Amino acid sequence: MSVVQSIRTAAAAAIKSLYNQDIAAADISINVTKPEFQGEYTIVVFPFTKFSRQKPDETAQNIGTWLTANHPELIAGFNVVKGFLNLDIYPGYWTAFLQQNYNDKNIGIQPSNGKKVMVEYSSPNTNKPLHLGHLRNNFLGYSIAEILKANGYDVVKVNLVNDRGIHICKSMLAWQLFAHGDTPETTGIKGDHLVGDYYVKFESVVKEQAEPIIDRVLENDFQDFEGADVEKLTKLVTALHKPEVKADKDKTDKIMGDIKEMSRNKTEIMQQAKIMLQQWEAGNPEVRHLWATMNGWVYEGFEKTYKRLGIDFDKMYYESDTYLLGKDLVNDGLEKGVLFKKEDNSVWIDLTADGLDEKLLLRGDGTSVYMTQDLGTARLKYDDYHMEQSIYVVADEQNYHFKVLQLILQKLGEPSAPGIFHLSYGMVELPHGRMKSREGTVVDADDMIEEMVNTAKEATQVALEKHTDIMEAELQELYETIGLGAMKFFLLRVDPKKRMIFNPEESIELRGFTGPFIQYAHARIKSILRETGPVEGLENFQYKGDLLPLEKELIVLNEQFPGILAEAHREMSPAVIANYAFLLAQTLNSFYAEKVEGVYIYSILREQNEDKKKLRLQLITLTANTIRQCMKLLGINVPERM
RNA sequence: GUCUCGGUAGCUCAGCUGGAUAGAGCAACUGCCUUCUAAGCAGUAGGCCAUUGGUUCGAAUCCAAUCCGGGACACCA
Repeated sequence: MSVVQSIRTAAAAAIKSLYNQDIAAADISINVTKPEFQGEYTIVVFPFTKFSRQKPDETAQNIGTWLTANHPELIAGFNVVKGFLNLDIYPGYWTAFLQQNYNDKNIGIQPSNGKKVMVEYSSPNTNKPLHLGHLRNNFLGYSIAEILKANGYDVVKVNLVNDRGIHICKSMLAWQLFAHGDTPETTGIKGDHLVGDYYVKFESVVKEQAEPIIDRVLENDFQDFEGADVEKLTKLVTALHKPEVKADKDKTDKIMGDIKEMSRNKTEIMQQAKIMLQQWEAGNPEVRHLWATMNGWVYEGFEKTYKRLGIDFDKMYYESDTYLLGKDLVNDGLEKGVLFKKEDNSVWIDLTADGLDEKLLLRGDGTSVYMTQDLGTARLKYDDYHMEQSIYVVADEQNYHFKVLQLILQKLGEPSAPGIFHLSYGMVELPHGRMKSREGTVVDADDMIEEMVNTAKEATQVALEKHTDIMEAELQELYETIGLGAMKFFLLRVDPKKRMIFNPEESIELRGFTGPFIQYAHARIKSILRETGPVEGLENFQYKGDLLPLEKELIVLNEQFPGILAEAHREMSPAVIANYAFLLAQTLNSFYAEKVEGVYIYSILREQNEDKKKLRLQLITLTANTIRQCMKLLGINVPERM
């Protein structure tokens, strides 16, 4: 049981004994004592005055006295400041904790609870390489999976690859038209980038071909369109000339956007892409072959990137296998009367009673939409694993989609419905705004990794002039460890729910609130431990004297780790771990460097008192283990030296 | 228009299940390498916690309204 839990239980007993009042231990408010006061934890006694019928100070005094008298193994002393009861924890509590846990390589890890959870993340499209946004998704998904495992869950990591659809056909078509048979082998270009290059090529051709169409539209010449489109365009162009629209840039942009979109759809190359998609759906062997080949290139590329990032999956799902699923569910829903048909044969669900809209589930021609497919995939996943919870790591622009998805599953009576959880994260933006592929402001994942590793390399080479005991073979690995550590930490340290601004200069920073800062603290400890080597009798040693402030502070922090781990799960936020790890490393660094009158007072190698030395060795070993564990939960390695 | 998320130091973020004088990092300025690794440490400066009202012994935190910003509301995925 954690200290805080013990205090709560004891305090509840105190209140029962003193005031004959039943209070749930969980309802007792406990804070970490502010540094300016004496003590480690503080009970807030204001809420108790209602039934104590005493002044806050008096109540605090009474509870403090009771606790020291009845739980001397926990509470050694106390002081009261206003309504705050500051507690001194019995030092033996800390040293016993230290002795029992310092060498636990699996510190904080909870035993299995037998519950299964699925985490779906990454889920890339196969028409272009991974970018910065994917990195946040990948790191988040991986880290959440690790956090769940550490909390005792049996985790299945899955990747649902969007390997079919119009976007892939665009790359395929452009490749057919312009590549002259180029392959990753002949060009030396990484497969996902090669395919992405042709996607970009496709878009530039569309833009070129759309220009004359747009020009004609703006001159009221609608020869490229027919039927309802002509009416719609007439309205749009008319609106464009209205003075109130001209004055409003947003409205103008929106109308121009619509016109552009309609024109782009009428370009010859876009029409060809649509035909190719139909051929794909019809199973045309030539198209399917090209599709398989180009997807193969992309997977090779992704594989390299995933491997370098240290990210993996237990199961791959492909949309080409799942996109037809869900129709059975829809039919069942119709029979149950949960869904309804409109005159054109399209199938809908009415969610207006839940404050939402009507949602289409099957088109009039019987083909499915995104939602239908997700319904089917939810069933498929559940049939495969029977997990209690299914977490989708998906950006917050899809909040509405997932809300609707869960609601429909619920109405269909699907067993997966209660477990659907959308781990919604904010978009990564650049200082100037959102990344836009059409404006070429997308930050490529591979480029970014390369840059981070190079930055780490330069910094390491400068730092290495001090001590050169690192082998050449170890160096490349070290650069990767530091570079990736910096990048992962940078993207994980912010609360997932919040959108974050990605400042390229700050992201390559290796000082301050960064991954390398924490890695450095770990390396420093390891350096000392290498120096001392194994110490006889450390396992059974429990320190008996008084603890100095930073010794105590470090133990207190380490003891909080299991609670932090639980909180990270509750909040579904690796940022909780990142912030804690930073605080721990920061405290370790203060401990390491604290100097009084020119003397390092927490020195280990120079400590003359053998007991003090052993205490500190236990302490830094524990801290190294906790740091390593935290970083592992974030998917970050820690070096032995740097 | 409706729904939804956010607004804390110059910048990037913690703190939000109500608790003590609101914290980090970066940037600025002072010190500290004869040291177990200076990727570090110690310090100075920087705040009407968007605004207004409410609940409370107590509000950055809860409630309401307003202002500003993001996102969603497709027979796209």
